[in-house]
Amino acid sequence: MTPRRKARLVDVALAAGVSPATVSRAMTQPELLSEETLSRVHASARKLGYSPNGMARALASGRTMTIGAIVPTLDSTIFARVLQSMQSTLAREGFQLLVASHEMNPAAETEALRMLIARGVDGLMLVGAERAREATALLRICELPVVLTWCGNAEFAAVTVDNERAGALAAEHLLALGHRSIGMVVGRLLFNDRQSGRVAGARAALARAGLDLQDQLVSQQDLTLAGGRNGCAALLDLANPPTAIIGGIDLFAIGCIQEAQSRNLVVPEVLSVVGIDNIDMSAQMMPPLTTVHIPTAQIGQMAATTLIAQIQGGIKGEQMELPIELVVRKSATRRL
Amino acid sequence: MTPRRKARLVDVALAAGVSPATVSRAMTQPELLSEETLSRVHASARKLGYSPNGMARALASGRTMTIGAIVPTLDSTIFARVLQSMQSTLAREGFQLLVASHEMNPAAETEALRMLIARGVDGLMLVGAERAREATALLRICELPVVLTWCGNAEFAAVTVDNERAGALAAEHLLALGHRSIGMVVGRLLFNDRQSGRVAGARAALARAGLDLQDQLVSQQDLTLAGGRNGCAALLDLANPPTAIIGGIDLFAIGCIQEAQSRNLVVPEVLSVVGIDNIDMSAQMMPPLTTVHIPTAQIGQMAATTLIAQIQGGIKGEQMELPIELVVRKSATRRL
DNA sequence: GCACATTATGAAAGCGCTTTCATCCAAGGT
DNA sequence: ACCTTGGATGAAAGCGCTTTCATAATGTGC
Repeated sequence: MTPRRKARLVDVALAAGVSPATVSRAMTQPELLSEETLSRVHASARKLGYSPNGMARALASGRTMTIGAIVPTLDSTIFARVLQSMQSTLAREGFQLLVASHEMNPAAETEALRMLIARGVDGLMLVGAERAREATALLRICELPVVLTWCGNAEFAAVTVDNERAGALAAEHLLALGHRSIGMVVGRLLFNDRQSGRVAGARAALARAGLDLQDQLVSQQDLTLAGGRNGCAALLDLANPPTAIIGGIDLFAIGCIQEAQSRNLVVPEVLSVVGIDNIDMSAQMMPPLTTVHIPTAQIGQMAATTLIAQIQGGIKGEQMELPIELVVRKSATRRL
Repeated sequence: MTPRRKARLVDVALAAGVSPATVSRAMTQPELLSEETLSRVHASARKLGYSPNGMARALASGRTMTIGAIVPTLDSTIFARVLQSMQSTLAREGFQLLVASHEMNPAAETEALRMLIARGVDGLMLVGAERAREATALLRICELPVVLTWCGNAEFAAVTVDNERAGALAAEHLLALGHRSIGMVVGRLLFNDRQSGRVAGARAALARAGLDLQDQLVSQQDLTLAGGRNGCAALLDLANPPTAIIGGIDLFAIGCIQEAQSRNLVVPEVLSVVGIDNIDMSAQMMPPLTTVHIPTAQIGQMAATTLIAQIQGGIKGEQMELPIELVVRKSATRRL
């Protein structure tokens, strides 16, 4: 007689001389049992090497202890960090993170969403408020706790940051330094409300100063370092190149600095650069990057906390906006 | 009469006038049904907005279509990228990625492993071959398809890279340039066989040249950019500072360059630096970083492929070593 | 026209757990 | 002594799907 492939709950029950219900309770609500029974069950469980079957548990209870997160891409410091901090916060409460990425494709996001819901996640974290109509419909129908990040809307809980303000902060800093010709290198604006917001904020700030952010001064690029360099190159090659550039993400700003330096243009004297995000690398650059700090890790942590509260407390998730601030370093200076 | 919270398989069956078994087959093995029945089922399913319950499916079939991955940390270009490429490869076959991170803590890894197994993943991806005895025992017992990455061992399938050789390649390059005093900045060696291997390889290469890699020339740091700077600082502050430094990861090498530059030491003339990984940033540095290319994205892709083959083909996973190569750029030069 | 594949479908037994409801018993309250 | 209360446990009904196994219907070769 082979010792069954895997011990099940009934095996433990049999071994301990109690009913399956009791074993189940021992696992999830030990306070309901007498100490004596409890320890007997634990002993048998240990002896049999019992470990509960998550799927059966999920099916019977309707809870998977799993949170689904859909980010634009994993291959980005920003999202990696936010997931990292979510993950560690969730782990503390026994939740696991199921991640998916959509690579800036709304249809892929919708598909991922559908899969996560079918898999029975207990909650969802999404980036941004903008998405396919169908995806929003799914969110409404599934009635799962949801938290949007970076950008939100009134319908769902959200942990956001004022992207307009971030753009404005960057622009205002440059304006204060006397710059009048300011360019931006940003991600593709389609299906990316974070970047759109930052551009809008910068544009508004310029408008307040009586300036116009012309479209040709806004270069849309892939969210890579090379994108930053390309964008910078494009702006510098203009007939009237800007004297300062705002990177929609720090990575772009860093790319701009590198491109400028490779053209022997001194940053910040000849070209001032400001980023938005404040990633690790930014402080270490030569020159160190002036940027707008976005509390990325905190976004992840709060997103996780909010989700847990919604799941366990049954309370409606709230809107929460995290503060951002300009971090002045050395990559932007007074216009010569 | 409320229209049931959520359509189930039996609802579709009823609506289509067929048995539940038929609906089930329509979802998973359509080739078994007549076209007519199939379309009738599909119609009803669409009308009811039916979407199968993943947990029930998993419980009944024993397959979750989910792969678990445990990485040291998500907050690293390297692992983020490997997960990204795994994720997209897996998605093509309908698998999802469940990620966990252990933050360089063997106990945390074991715990994550336990959870993933309990959750019923269909396969596991782990980093490195070194882990808690208990974790290895779990892997053996669960009999799940497993793939190790970066470093492997004979027991499990693996997609590896020759870390010793990577270290050797970096060291040999510097030796060939005439350097005789070479330092290293590496991650904590405990529970990190990738870094250990790279140090061992470099040490062996130096030994072959009749040189000794003294422990004081190997600075262990946290895997951050700041770690790289600190390590560099520590080495440069030595009584006899090295003329060249190998970064155990590119991030360290970049940190070294930044630290050197902030001390007005010209790289590569005064200090040569070589990295290992070849991350995006490396090519964009000033000077561009000479490094050993590790095919990160490919590791992820192969890991996913191997896992899928094990799961679907039932074949035993194989060992596979991906080629690496030195990429000579401008951060290392002949010793003055 | 008959035995025999072959194909399309259904019936029903689970998968391993949770959870409601019922039961039993000891301890109080009157 | 009798009823009530509440704590500890058990019985049993699912959770929603997959998957054998059986059956009916159709076609095939002789």
